[in-house]
Amino acid sequence: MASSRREHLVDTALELFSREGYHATGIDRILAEAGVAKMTLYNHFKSKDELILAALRRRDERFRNWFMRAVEGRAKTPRARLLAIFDVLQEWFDSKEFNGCTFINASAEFGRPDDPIHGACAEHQQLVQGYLGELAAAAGATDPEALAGQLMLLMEGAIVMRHTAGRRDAAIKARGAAEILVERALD
Amino acid sequence: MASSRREHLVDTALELFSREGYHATGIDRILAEAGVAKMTLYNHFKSKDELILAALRRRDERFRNWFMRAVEGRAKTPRARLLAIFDVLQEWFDSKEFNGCTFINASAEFGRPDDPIHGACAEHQQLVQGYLGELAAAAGATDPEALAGQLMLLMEGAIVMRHTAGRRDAAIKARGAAEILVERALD
DNA sequence: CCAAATATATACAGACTTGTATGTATCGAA
DNA sequence: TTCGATACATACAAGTCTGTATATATTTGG
Repeated sequence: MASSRREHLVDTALELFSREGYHATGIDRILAEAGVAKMTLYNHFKSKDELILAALRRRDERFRNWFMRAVEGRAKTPRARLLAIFDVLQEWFDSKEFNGCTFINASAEFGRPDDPIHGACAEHQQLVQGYLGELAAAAGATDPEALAGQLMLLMEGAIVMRHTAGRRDAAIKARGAAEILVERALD
Repeated sequence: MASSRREHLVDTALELFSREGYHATGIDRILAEAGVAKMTLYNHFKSKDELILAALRRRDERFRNWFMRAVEGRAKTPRARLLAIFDVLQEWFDSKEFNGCTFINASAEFGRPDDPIHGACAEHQQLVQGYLGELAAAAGATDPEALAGQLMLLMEGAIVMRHTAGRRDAAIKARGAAEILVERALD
């Protein structure tokens, strides 16, 4: 398969970047873990930054896919889905491979707003908030974007409180706040 | 002065770590910027990690001091102070030297929960939330810790939305959500 | 004023970084 | 089965990293 190695390389890189960080993970480590030669990497990507970007794109695609399916599988009405968000988040937090948000972490290491890597992180957040906006609109919110923005604040806040502060119940607490905000927004 | 160089070293390190990141900032860069010899650093700190810890301690002290004073200078009643939090946050976001939260960023690079650096970040969050709890109690909340937890979620969420997603009005939006939560918690 | 503590500059060790160069082997399709 | 693309291993360049060693200079306290 032509691009099978490329895929495997991106997967391995994503895994290591998420666990160990971006600067802390060297190219050689990724290659050893993936069992791929260095020239194969530089044949597919022109630099480490390009590999990071590919890993972030994959993470974005996978995460949003998983997230949307999980939310929609867990609750049927649009309103219930606005709250199910936080049950799904909590499930993520409880999983063994939780290492914080890939994008929050990446934008911490690549802090300049004009860095393409930082831009990819902003784009991801935009897409997630867009999804929340769709849910809010389906639930009949008068100002779907405003509600989505509020829920987004709670989501990101929960991720930080789980990862940085180690609060295991961060998403449950966020759900409590979301219930109040959703109730207020839907009347 | 005995510890004047140490202080200057920590200040310079904090500045560079905040702007450029922790792994991305080399010891030599800090020394050059501070105008200090390498042996002076290793006389005061036994490793780079120790210097990072010292920088985080200084940042925690300075930030909480500034934050509490700013909140209390901006509003007089406990209830108003619970909302003034977000005005102060917005002021921070608008400042030129905003590079995200030092502690969120550090815990992104030092992701293992048992890492002392990660621990220092968790401690900082705990102290900030403690302050919010005091404000909530003074405002007469029936469950001050619960309200503090909710406001903390909005605070951290706002920081992420400002830094990672580039939302310049993140704190203003968070204030809107906080108004609803505070109103609900104080009756 | 002298002695002890502290800071200095320079050099270095040893490991690590990204990216390139080179020659060999493997694999898929014509 | 032969040709071309792709992947391989190895070596290397040129620079970075943290931390140590050494010898000289400066500052500070008694």
